[in-house]
Amino acid sequence: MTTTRSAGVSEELEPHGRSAKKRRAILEAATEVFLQKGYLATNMDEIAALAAVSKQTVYKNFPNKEMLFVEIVSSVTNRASDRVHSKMPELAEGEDIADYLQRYAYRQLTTVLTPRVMQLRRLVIGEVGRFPELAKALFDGGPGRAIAAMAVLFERLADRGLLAIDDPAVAASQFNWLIMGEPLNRAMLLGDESIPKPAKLRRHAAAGVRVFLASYGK
Amino acid sequence: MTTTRSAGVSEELEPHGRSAKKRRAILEAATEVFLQKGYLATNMDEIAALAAVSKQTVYKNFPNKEMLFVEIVSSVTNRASDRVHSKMPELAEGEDIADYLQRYAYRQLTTVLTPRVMQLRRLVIGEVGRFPELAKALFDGGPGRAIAAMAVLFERLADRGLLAIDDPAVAASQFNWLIMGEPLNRAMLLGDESIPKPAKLRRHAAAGVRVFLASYGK
DNA sequence: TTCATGGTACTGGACCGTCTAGTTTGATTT
DNA sequence: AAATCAAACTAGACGGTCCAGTACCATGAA
Repeated sequence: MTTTRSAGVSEELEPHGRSAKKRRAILEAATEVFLQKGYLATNMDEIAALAAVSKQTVYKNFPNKEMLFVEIVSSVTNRASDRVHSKMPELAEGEDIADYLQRYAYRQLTTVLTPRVMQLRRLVIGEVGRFPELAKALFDGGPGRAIAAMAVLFERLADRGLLAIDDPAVAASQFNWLIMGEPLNRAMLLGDESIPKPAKLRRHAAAGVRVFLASYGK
Repeated sequence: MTTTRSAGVSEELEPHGRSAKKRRAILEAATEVFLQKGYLATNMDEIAALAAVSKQTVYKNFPNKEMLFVEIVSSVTNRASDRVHSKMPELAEGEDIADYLQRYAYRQLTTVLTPRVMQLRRLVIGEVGRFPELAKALFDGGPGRAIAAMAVLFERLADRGLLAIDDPAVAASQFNWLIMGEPLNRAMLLGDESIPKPAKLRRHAAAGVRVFLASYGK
């Protein structure tokens, strides 16, 4: 352990020490550059410069480029995953199931179709060969987690007699890709400018929910 | 023009000359290496070695690494796109529409969920920043073309009274992602070993078609 | 048919310039 | 005294070029 000077609780999560601040600056800079240029095209000098820190300080905090990369990608992945899964919309009292599913779908769309998240996906996919663990982590924390959460939700709704679902996992996966497939693939290949505007996403979500409910509605 | 020795028709498409053979060896080797390691991680010496050709010969045929890469990727993209769209299944006389759509879906799945095609997708996605035209080409020749073809098919089936479709383009996109979304995303992030076996793909296709027809069937 | 000739492609490897991960140094800050 | 800084440095990789010599292949002469 390094000199734990006086551990206020807030300092535990985000310490104010000089070193800690620099460390965070490095992480921030590295995130920026790695996400934008990819692993190989990124060089450590640029990270140091952007963090306004000497190269030496970078290497005092992280053993090498690879470790730094893994750390920032894991961190961004986890943050994004948590953001998607916090404040999941609840079914309001007496709310129409279609409206509810549309809200759910729309929320999913807007939290995933973000330049940051899309860059992360592209980056990780491009590095599947070099860093398969990162891809696995993104899979588990992204679509995997989302679909699993949706499955338990669907099961509850089915129990309440609001949906006619035999296999919640299958239904959740179908719902997910009915909603996310098209815009996700588009944004993946055509870049962040191709992300549809909110109004369009709303219509897209509505169309997907319509199909879903034709099969699983009551 | 160089000495056109005697132009048999077959030679026009795949010349036997010494240079031409070497050129093809280079293309083959480059395809192999680029698809496996990505653009930056590939070095020209390795390509030359794998093609059993001197580096000089590589540079006699292609002006630089970038051009070679673009040629490779374009070529693989086009070949894959054509393979997917050749021999599209036709609706047999009196065949059940569900059976037909399942055949269609299964065919789509098995032609796309191939190590080669998946590597190509990963590669292109990872290089969206550096080579956006390649990504656009993959988009147009891949999902874009597939969905467009499906849309005209659905429109025909609707005209024959076999489907109840208002917007064929929307229906085609929904069908496509209902079928392809899950396994495509899985294979993308978890690698080629995660590609499901034919039996599983068949069941997956059937489940997707069921949902689709609940909404668009008659 | 056989042999010489010449043009062209190819080889292998040296080479140049540049880039980059990571280290070292010696001064400066706090 | 500990951390940080700027800058130089090491060691190696890589894109691309160059060059001296070799293999291939057409044509024309013998």
